[in-house]
Amino acid sequence: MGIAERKESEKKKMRSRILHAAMKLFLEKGFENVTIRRIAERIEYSPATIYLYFKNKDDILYALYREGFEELYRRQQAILTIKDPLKRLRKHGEVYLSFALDNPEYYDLMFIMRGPIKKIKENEEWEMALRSYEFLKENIKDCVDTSVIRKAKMDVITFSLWSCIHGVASLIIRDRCIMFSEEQLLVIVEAVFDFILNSISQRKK
Amino acid sequence: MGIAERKESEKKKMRSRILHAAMKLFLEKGFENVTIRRIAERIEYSPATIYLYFKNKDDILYALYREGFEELYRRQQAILTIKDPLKRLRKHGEVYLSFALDNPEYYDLMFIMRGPIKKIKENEEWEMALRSYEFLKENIKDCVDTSVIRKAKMDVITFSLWSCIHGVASLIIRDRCIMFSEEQLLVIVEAVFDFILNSISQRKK
Amino acid sequence: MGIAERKESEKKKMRSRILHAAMKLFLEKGFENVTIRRIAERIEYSPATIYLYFKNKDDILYALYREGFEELYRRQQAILTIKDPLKRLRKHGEVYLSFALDNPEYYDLMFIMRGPIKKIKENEEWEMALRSYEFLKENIKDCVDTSVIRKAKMDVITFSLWSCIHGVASLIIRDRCIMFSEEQLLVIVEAVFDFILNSISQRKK
Amino acid sequence: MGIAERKESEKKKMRSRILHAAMKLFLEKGFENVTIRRIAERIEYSPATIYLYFKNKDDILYALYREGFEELYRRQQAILTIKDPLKRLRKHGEVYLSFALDNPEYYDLMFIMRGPIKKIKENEEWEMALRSYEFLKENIKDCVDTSVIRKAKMDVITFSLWSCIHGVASLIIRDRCIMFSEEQLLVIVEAVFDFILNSISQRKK
DNA sequence: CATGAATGAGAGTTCATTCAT
DNA sequence: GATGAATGAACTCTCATTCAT
Repeated sequence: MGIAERKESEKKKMRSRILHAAMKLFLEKGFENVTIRRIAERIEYSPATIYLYFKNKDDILYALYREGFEELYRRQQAILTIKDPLKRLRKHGEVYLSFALDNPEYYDLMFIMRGPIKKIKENEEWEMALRSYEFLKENIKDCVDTSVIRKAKMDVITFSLWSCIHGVASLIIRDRCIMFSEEQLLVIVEAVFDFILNSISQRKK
Repeated sequence: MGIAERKESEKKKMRSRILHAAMKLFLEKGFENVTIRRIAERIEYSPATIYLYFKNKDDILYALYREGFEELYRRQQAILTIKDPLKRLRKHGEVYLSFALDNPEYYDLMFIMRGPIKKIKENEEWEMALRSYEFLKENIKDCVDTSVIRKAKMDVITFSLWSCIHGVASLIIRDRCIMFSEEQLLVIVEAVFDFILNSISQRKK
Repeated sequence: MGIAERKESEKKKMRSRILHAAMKLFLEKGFENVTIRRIAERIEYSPATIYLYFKNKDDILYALYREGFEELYRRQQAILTIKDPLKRLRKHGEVYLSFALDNPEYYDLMFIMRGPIKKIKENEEWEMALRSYEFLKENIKDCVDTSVIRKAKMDVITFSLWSCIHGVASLIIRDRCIMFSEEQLLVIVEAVFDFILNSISQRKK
Repeated sequence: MGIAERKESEKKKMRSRILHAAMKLFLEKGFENVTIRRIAERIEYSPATIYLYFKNKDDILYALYREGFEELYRRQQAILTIKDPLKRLRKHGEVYLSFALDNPEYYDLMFIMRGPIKKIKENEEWEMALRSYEFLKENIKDCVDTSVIRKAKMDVITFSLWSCIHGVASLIIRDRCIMFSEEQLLVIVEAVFDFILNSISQRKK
């Protein structure tokens, strides 16, 4: 029993080592640099070994994709402690962006990269992405219900805010914010939050 | 001189033929299917010939990148005929999004893809991107100056709006709007425009 | 001793399970899809276990090869009940061809495939093939002795008839009878038997 | 013009060098030893070069397959000078067997190997095999028409004789004639010809 | 007895790029 | 100016086999 357990855990550890190596490669040079050979090199195993833990390359990407959404959702949950809907919404945005900037490779895989999406679409594995989207919508609903933000169709507001913050995240991750220095960027991002939330908010004014 | 000129112009023609072929491949088969050989096949020259007109593959991508920004800027100019700053801003957004959706491959190259950016950063070739950014900022400035939209630092508003619309464009282009059908999407995008502009607008309601 | 015996018999059982699985794979997916891993999967053991019972893959093929000859010989024996030598010879041919077409993979291994033969030649393990050949020769000898078929050197007649029927079998098994439909083929094969036996027969017509 | 011609001929030479190397590999170790890499090694070029002359590995096999049938047909034609139908038939057999034994790799590819047949079947490229078969049938028809051999349906006689000689060829090529030494074999094969032809012949007697 | 883990070797194929002509 | 010929380096993936446990 103890043995079986240890074996199990070692298997998991190895899988996660592979995933970790794959992620680092992503980070360093982007998608096309993630090759089975290079992953193998990184973890100092042979390429064939990888196939003991993953069916193929897509399988690795897909595992990372899932991991990413798990982590995002975990972080999203953290906001539930906040009672005030608008504050909660703001925190939601902060949490989302932190996730993106803390894990740019994951975010890239989840919301930017082309490759993996095809497979996922074929398998119709959308629940994870939808779960996060619905969670955001729920939060926004609370804001609308309590009249703290401007009224509009739920999906319109949700998609607006998601687009806005995804825009920020993806412009940063894909290095398109060349008009700002890194320090400036942080300040501006903060200010963007304020600007958008103030704009849609209806409180006092 | 007549000879030199003709040579020059022929060189240009050939370069543009290559770029055209490359872009068509992009559109038809996506990034990873744009290979030097395939471009050569399209224009009915040998692969080696390509190298007489472009240093390497990145060079081709970079030229397309520039072309993309030329076209975007050209489209942006079209809004100058509109006098009302807010209407002009709205049109600006529409023009930007149309460009993205009409030319998803260009847009991808310009604002999403990783590959080309490296070279561009090395060469510090930012003017084209900046020009478009500044043009947007100018438009927004008119709105702020005439008090039609909420006040804030120029870069904050500019980056906010750019992020928002880039978010919409890139989520669509990279196929992440799985929660909506294609028809729904069009309606929602329109509504997003309204929602955002109404939110930041200060005109008497 | 009882223990030793049981061990022995269990060893045999396992070997035969492996062989059985290997043969089924042969049948289902053809030679190149018989892999150690797949055999192991079938019997629900690990690949490494196979090597406790067989030295290597060739060893498995060789065992199947032997099994094939056992079965062929068993079938050949069945004709001994027939008294009339010519009828017996005809039955012999039918039995041989039935074996080939009922067990194309065995037949392939025994008389067509290249792989296993090398090992067998090295080990000079010919008795099984020879036994069947001699059995046929004996049958033919009866025909010659009783003057029911044309005289010639025993090995000449034997090799002639063997070649002829092996030709039929191997052309069918390796899919070279494209000039006939499957139904036609059955009829023609029957007619070939008649034609050849009538030709070599000397019985008053 | 001279240049274009030379280029053309050099291209052909290279193709034939590749085919030749492939054939030798076949001969030495059988089908599974023919790999692109090994062919490349043999001709002292890089693997990638092979792909300049052949689309893929199947293409090489298919070219060899065609070459084989061309050569066989060429040899078959040589018998047309013989007037006497029975002598011509005998020569036909000799020519067929010589082809098989002079070019065992070709023969193997054409009439024994499994791999290439699939592709050929898909493309329904049977004409070449049929042409040779029909040629034999024509020869046999002459024998039947002139009553020099026993009557039977044309396809039955043709398939009988083809099977018989293919049996001989394939048993030799695939090394199943272990009961005879090499010298014995030659004598016996000759005698098999006599035996079969005498059997089906109706002349005098 | 059984196996999980590992691997070296190798498969077919594609690519951007170079260079002599 | 144009190219045919060539290649090194890389890709994903599979296989038979070994060995410590």
